[in-house]
Amino acid sequence: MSKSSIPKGTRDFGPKEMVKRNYIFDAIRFVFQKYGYLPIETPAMEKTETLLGKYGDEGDRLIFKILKRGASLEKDVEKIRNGEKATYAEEALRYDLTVPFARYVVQNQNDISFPFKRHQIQPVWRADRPQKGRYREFYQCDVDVIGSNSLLNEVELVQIMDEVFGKLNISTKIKLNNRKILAGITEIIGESDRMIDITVALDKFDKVGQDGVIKELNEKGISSEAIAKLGPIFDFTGTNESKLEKLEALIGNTEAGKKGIEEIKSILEKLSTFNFEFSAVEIDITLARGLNYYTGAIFEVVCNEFPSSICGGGRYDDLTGVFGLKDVSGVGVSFGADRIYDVMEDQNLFPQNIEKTLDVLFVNFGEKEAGYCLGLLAQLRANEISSELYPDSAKMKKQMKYANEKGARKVVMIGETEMAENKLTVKDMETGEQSKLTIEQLIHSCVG
RNA sequence: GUGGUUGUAGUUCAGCUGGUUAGAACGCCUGAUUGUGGUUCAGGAGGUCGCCGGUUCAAAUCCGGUCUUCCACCCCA
Repeated sequence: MSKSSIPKGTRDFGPKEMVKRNYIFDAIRFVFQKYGYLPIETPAMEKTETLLGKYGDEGDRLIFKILKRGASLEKDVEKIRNGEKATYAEEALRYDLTVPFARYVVQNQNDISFPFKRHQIQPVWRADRPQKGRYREFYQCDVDVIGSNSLLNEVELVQIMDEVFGKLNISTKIKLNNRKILAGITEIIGESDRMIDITVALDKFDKVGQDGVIKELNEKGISSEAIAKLGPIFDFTGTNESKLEKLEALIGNTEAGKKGIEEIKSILEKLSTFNFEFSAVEIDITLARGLNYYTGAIFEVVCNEFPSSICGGGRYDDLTGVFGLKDVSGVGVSFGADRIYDVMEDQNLFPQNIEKTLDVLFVNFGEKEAGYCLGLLAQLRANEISSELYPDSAKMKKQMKYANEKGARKVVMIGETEMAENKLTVKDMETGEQSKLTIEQLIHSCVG
């Protein structure tokens, strides 16, 4: 057992994992860029005040805070004993990418032309207890557009979600809801000011069922009359169209509800002109999402047999407001790369040969032979063929084994005979077949 | 933050109610094969039993603490 270790909920990634992780990042980044979203990065840490109060009480608790230089827990404890205020950590690790993005937008508003479409792929940290699909350090891949109220943005985000998961071959369900619908629901049951409590409880419907939700609402002090009026909500099956009809009847006469229904309708209408091969887009009126800053559409992507969502997001009308920039609405979603990785690992969705990153390995037979290989190696690399020469003239068996474990597709052997003939002995590691080729033939066989 | 769970060779695990030199499989190394891997055969190396403390003549085994793993709740990518 090694004595050294890494913090709870964090992981090292070896070459085998990184190849797969990069496969995911590449696919996501490719789609983001194709839709015109530009990359940005922000610091791992933000000022604590930037982060606090944006994610609700629970979120605040989960933010990793960094103690001020010179400050210590002991000193804080001492201060509290003396009746003074504790020294707050001035900095904290970012909890997500959306709030830092809002801060970035406000801070750089003069240099940004709106609407601003950005993507951002960086780690975030949460002081959570690890469990399945849950880490304390994990990557989010965000796409957001800020400075546009158009629902075309929502439509585009759904396309992006479908395209990413299509590329990765993950079959998913994209759940769609709208905070305005939730507002409409709380309005008709007469509990408008309890929206967060109600929606958080409602969000658990999938997991705990109707009784569980009612129990939680009771515990939170929602009146029985109000809960009784929620009845129709628990029976919301059928097609998107029929759900919309039911909603119309239920909350169509509230201002917020009406608006929410219109928005969802408009999004679905535009989406209906596209084919969705991998994802089903489905209205789910119990979808709430915990983050407080959402105001319109909300999204969540789930996939079978995985306990938590692998992507989520929504529209926030005034996130920049708290940083001093009013009336700028944004919408975006975040892909959870680590969960996507877990899903793909569970369901065996990574391509077969993903770990075979080396095309050609040259066996090293000695100084003279190795020197002869260098020129050939350069030619392969000039043709974008990944290749290497074994650095030591070790035993053939050791070199072959190295090639095998590294997943090399071909092994090239050049000894005295080959040098004299000006040919290469090429062994195909998959079939075991061996043939004598010229360098041109080898290049051709690798590229083709 | 609450509740539960795990920790023995590089890895996955076995080790009965505490009792001598702690085992297996796979992996690793060496050789059969001095220009051939993935198959076969023969041999070999490798463990302060997570860490600290306690009970005992005696602890991998019992007890306490601590760290870690995994799982559920809360919440979330």
